[in-house]
Amino acid sequence: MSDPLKVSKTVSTESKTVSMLAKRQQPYLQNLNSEQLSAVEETEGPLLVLAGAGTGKTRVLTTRLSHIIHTNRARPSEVLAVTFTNKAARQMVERVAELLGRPADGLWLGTFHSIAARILRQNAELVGLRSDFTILDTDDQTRLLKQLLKSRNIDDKRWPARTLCTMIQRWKDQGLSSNNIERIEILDKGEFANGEAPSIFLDYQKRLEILNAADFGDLLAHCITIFKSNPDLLSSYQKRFKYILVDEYQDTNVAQYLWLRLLAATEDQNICCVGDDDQSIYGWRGAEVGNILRFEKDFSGAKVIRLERNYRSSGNILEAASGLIGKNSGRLGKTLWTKGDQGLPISITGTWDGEEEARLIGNEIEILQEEGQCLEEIAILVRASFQTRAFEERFLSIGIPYRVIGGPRFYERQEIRDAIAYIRMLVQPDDDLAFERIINVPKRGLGDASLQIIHQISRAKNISLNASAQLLVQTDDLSKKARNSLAKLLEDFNRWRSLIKSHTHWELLKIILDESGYTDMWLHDKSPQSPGRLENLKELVSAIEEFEGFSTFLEHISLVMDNEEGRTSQNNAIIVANDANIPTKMLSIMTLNSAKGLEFNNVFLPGWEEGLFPHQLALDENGSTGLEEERRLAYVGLTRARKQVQIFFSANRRIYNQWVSSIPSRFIDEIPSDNVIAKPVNQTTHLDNVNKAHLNVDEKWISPAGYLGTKLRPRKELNSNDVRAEWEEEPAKTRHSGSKFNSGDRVIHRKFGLGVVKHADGDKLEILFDKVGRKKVIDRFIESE
DNA sequence: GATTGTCTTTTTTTT
DNA sequence: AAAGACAATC
Repeated sequence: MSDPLKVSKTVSTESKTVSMLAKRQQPYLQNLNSEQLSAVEETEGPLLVLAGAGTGKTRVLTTRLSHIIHTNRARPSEVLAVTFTNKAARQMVERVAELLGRPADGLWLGTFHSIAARILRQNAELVGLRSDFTILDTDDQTRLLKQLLKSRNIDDKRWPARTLCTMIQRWKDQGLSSNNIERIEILDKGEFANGEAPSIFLDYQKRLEILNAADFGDLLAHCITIFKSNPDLLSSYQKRFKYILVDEYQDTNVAQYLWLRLLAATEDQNICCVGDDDQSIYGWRGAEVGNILRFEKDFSGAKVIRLERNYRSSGNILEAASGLIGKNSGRLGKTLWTKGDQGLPISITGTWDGEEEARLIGNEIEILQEEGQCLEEIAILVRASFQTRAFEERFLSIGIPYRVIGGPRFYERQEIRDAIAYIRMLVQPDDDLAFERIINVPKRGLGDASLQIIHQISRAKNISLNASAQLLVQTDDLSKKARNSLAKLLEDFNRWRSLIKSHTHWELLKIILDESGYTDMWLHDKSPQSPGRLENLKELVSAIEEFEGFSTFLEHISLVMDNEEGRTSQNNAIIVANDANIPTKMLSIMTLNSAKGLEFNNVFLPGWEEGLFPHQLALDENGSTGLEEERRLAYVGLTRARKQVQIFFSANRRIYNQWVSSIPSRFIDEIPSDNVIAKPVNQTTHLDNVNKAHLNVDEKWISPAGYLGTKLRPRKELNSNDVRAEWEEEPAKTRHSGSKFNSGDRVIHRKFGLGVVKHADGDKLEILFDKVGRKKVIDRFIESE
């Protein structure tokens, strides 16, 4: 991208006065349409930008931010910009730097949580914490709550800690901290542990304070408390943030809303919120669509600008999405339009089971590739993450490189969490949760009995577990064996702490992992995952080099929850640091939720079945509100695509090892029929699947609107023939010597077992497996026998 | 205190 | 199917 802002060192004075002049002189404004332009230039006073999908929201936001800085309305450090994801934040930083032609250092740009954490660290003592407080994740929280339940003799099977954890989180989302306990008591309907939940909540907060820890919700909750009880401090922040920008406003919860209102409660109220009520998909996390619907009332004199021209999707896609979302009530209402082509209709395909669905989508993707479509431009968006598995298996076997975005996270892995617990113990000896986690990992003969004693002392004297351990090694309360072992561990930690000055943090981490016996533990572990775990530990050691020190690292992992590269088919180890670049172009697989804000040429939407999408739980728990949110999710899915959307549903699916049959999603019928083309199931029959594919499809799968079996696809007829032809022809093609394997080689594949190479073409192999028959496989997954 | 085997359960979305 | 919880056993 060129550098539109390079123009001007002299411009800034004039540009404030005349917009037309500014427009001419500031080329970065030139490619905006008139609504976008006014959204950028209306810098003063409260502004709500209602930006439909694909209307250039991000662009407006980044340009606006650059504009404010470029015209010297504020310095970077006087601008607060909040996003929901770290990815969005990162992109914004990049694009602003691009527009300005230099990095905008000092910007307060980040997620609600990371900014709140920053503010809280500066003022932690006002809520009884030290500035080096730990940020707990859900796992820590649940463990803690479990302990509290236990101490009250509450059966944690009947009332699981996880449930309580979400309840507490929910309260915090609603802006209720432990100071509002009366209101919580009213809210709590006593359904958890006979109404003990609020009082456990109080205990929990007390524990957090002792632990010098804050959970996710506290980051905001504490900030709000601080702001409310320290007007001077609040006003210093208010003065500092001359301009506030908020992305994805429709997803703010009450706590975030209160936080923003406090910060924006100045005379000028220079707050600009960008959002789309139709894309509110985080209600389950406490998001209130009401916030966006109420904006004009909340901020007096607010202006509203609508962005309705869509630059992304084809006419068919846009109409389909609009038709669908039109079934929702209580919208602000927008009419998206485009000058683009009508494009391809949305195709709908029914399949027999999840495997067939994956197979057909795999075929479609191969066709797209042949047509020259880049894998990077294709995405599969699923409702629930278990759906990714079928695709992974399929793509592994046919050799399509993919990445699962937002899959299991690096830092959530057991070995990583253990390693992190060691670090936490190192820098924060009083971190009880870390202490508990690693005291007997690897095994040191310090089991439950010893731990109980340590607990007793710590409770009796109101000191941390570490402190209580320090006392216990002086006494005879522990068995001799346990005592020695504990003493050794404590000494080890002291020694490691003494090394902090003389060693780099990554060297030290390695030393700790080795000397503690943690590495050995996995070396001697015979389970198939242990090599991967060791690999991950190595990854962690090298990732930590990227950070200044342990504390920066800890902050990073507790706040930067997304691992941006995702889990890939190329590489099982996951990268924490931001600058890893993965060479190959890859297909993306992710949940609909995490797809928000992204766009692709081709989008596959599998699993459109009643019960899965809309999800049964959403319907059960929240009735029609739940349904509407699911519908918005569908809307988000559709509008991710530029060129083509292909929807799939399956008659049967295996869930928890049980076959479940379902009917097509109601959403399928809610898409206007003009924009849809249905693919009769029996035409989709694929060679792998000949025998079972068309069992009683016809009667069963015709949707109420009669989509199935009524229309044919205009584009390439379903490719089973093409695929077959290609399959049969391939052996005739010239074979390249570049291949690591030759025909006749005996090989092993980690999923399919033993087989014989039939053909080799570069890294693509065709193998006849002893157990599963012929498969196309990429050589990366193959080893010689 | 550790190990082994049996029984149970499984939340959709995530900062 | 897989992971976790729990009990029985070494």
